[in-house]
Amino acid sequence: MIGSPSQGAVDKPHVRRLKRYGPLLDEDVAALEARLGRVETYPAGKNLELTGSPPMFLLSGWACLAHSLRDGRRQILAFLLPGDGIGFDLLTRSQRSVEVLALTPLKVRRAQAGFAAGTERLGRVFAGAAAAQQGRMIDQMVRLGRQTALERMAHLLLELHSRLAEIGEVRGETFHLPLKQEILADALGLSLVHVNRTLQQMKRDKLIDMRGAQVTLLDRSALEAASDQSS
Amino acid sequence: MIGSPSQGAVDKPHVRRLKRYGPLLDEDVAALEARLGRVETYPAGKNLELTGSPPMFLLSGWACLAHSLRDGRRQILAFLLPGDGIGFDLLTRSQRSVEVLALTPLKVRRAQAGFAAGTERLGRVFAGAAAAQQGRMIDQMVRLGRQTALERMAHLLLELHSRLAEIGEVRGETFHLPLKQEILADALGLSLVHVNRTLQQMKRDKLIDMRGAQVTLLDRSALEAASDQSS
DNA sequence: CGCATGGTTGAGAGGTCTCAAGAAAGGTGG
DNA sequence: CCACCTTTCTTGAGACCTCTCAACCATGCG
Repeated sequence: MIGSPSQGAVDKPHVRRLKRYGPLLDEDVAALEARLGRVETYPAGKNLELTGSPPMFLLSGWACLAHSLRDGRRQILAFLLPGDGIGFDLLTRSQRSVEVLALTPLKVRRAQAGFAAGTERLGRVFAGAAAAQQGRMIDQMVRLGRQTALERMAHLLLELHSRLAEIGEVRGETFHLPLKQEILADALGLSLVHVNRTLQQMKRDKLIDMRGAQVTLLDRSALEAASDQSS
Repeated sequence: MIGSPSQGAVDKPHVRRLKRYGPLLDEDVAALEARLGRVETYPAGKNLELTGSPPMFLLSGWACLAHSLRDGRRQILAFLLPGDGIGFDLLTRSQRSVEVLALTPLKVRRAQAGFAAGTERLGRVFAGAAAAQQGRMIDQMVRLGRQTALERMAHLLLELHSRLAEIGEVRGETFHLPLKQEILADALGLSLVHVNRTLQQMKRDKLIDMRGAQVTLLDRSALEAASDQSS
């Protein structure tokens, strides 16, 4: 439908995502592509190495950043979706013991060692992407610190829907959520059991529908009211 | 004692803090100073404007970044201590409704409009400071999502002691904590009442001592064991 | 002295957790 | 195509951590 002669019918997910944060000309896209290596794949459950390795773009699949405590408790800090950069900003390459975990099979493209943005427009767009990532971390802190289980879940589902919509991975209010309840629990600071009960309740209350990994937001206004956040 | 001929006996707090993240020559310090305006002061409780205004250094006093929900719940995202930059990184100037709140009377120095790091060494040091800030945000997420009240408090007190030690504001294990329990509550995702009880218990257990706003870490190894975080 | 602010304490409610057991779903080999 | 095993989800019951409400105490200040 929307003709985009130079890049084929649809941009690749990382390009599509980056364009949310500012205009990119074909030359910018070309400069970026030239700096990226070939596609690598990882299986679900794989722990990606970040320290010392160049940054990369996530082409397909879901990953997360997580920090584990000695006794096994784990906190997921952020979800990484197709199109997201990994290791470009300070967050994802901080020296701390932050793991990058593949939640589904992944396709990534590593950048060259010594990667730099290249063009000025690319730099601005990268900064925008990093700022967006930071904003999501703020949302996460508010969820964890000041919201109830139902509010946290509602807010996270809305965030994921919105991010997936940016890369064309929603159908209306429906999207694929490839996360075990254990993962949701570690992201939301809840127990697995309580995540389950919270989802049950949201289904009973007709806020959402879940068939397998397909989630549908049935009552967006109620979800938004629940998730508050005033942002 | 330690002679530092070019800058007087002791560096200003922001210089001292920045030097934690890499070497700075006198010319770097001079370049930085040249870009900073004169000292401004704000009273405790004042809500500082960030949007659209240039970044600044906090010379003295404590501030915090916070996000409020519509119903009045508030989450404090980070504490800002003397020597910290405000608005240099993406975090502190994100477009979101993040407030900067003076917790004590403040002295700050604004940077010029269009501020840039200036020298390469300064740029590296600024990046290091931003990374440190991000690391603290990760700690905060882990606290909020996966730690108990006592663990959160222990971890925060250790963080504050360590940061204050960097700028010479500790005497051994003792430091000045100018925070109301209400503020601690909003930082730790707890109720004011529970913060009080948690502090009482830590005093009973001889983990800490508090006389007024003076806090002493009595049992560092127990505090570290409690705060876990394995980082 | 009286008020305002911040800290302390008690009691009961409620949200979330842990433990435990089953049910459902998905993959694999025969 | 089925039996079986593993993984994931679901549900119940009781414990526990933290919350809310409410009162009271301590301190500082005009």
